Amino acid sequence: MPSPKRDHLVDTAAALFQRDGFHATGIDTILAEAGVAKMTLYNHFKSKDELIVAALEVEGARYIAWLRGRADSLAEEPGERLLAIFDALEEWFEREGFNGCVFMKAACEYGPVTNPVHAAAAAQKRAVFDYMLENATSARLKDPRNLAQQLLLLHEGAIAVAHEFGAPIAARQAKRAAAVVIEDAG
Amino acid sequence: MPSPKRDHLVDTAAALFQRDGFHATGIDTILAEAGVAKMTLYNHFKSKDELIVAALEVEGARYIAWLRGRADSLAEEPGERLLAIFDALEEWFEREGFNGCVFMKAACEYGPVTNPVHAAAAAQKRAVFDYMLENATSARLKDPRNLAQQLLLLHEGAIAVAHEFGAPIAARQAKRAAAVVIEDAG
DNA sequence: ATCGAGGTAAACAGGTCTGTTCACATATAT
DNA sequence: ATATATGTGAACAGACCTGTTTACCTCGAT
Repeated sequence: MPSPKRDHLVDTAAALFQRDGFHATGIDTILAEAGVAKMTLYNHFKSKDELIVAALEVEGARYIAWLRGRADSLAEEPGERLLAIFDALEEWFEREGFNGCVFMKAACEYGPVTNPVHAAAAAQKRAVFDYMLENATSARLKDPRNLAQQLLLLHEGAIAVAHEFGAPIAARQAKRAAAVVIEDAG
Repeated sequence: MPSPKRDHLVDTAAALFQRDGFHATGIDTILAEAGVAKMTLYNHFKSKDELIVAALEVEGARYIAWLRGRADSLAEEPGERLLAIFDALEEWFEREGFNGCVFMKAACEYGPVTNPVHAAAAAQKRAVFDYMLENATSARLKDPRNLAQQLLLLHEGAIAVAHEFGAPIAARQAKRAAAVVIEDAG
């Protein structure tokens, strides 16, 4: 059931999970920040985990829309767009308060691949892969599937390193590696 | 102060953190598993966070020793060793019960780069970088620093993707990308 | 033989956590 | 005007968390 309160709750939760992680963010904190009653939460969701999954889904949609939007506006050709992805990443890393990737955090905190939270995080990464595959195919590059998988590795690696070391420059290094890999598939 | 009890405690903690994460692993669980009294913990460490840092340090030493050992035994030439790193990763990912990287989990759960736990995790990643740089330099490859950074991206990306999707094959994809990037620096 | 270091066991304190209960408010659509 | 759905507020239960206190044990070195 859609509802403005529900949406606001999910948005607030997504922001706090992003900033502080999942186990470290209590329900009461989210409710206070959102200005919503506890029973409203438990009317819309069976548990905190369900709220987490919902938050990951909307945040996932937001991220992929942002990534496509940035890359598509930075470059016209699909081959160029594959590279533009890493320019978009750099913009993200440079933003004040960059604190890592909420989907990576979800996969880390909910380790087992069978866990619904982990699965929701993986689904978002798959959407990134799909966007890469789309462009690799349009660009008529060799073995687009393999290329997209390698670019996904660089995407994840850039996020991890940028966060671990507080080093936004990881995006540019990933872009250089991506250029070499794409060239190889040309 | 070294002590067998202390060592056993740290080892047990490292294993449980690795498996279940940090916030999700309570002190009592660790103590029960290790068969050690709570006061022994608090005699050796001021807090849980200090225990976490100690666990990351010993686990970090263990990981880097294992990685060097595997890569050095799989290949003689430094250039080959850079590639062998990814063969070692594949062995790791294929092990039953592979559940992601405890250092990545630490960086994720303790987001702020200034956090001591985060810093301990980053230090371990730097040791991996150092090993890569060492080999890139010995192999007289172009811009070894840059190359090592790109290989670190692939290392992190492979771990992240392998865990997110339960896909050990990420190691082989990373190896292929690494080959291209190394070739480019040849 | 005695002293001190390291370890043990168990209870305790004080928080925080998720999730529930229940009585009440509001607003919209019929 | 009244029924239905949605939200509120506050208290509560019960579990779990980190860290402390206290009394006791054991064993090796002096």
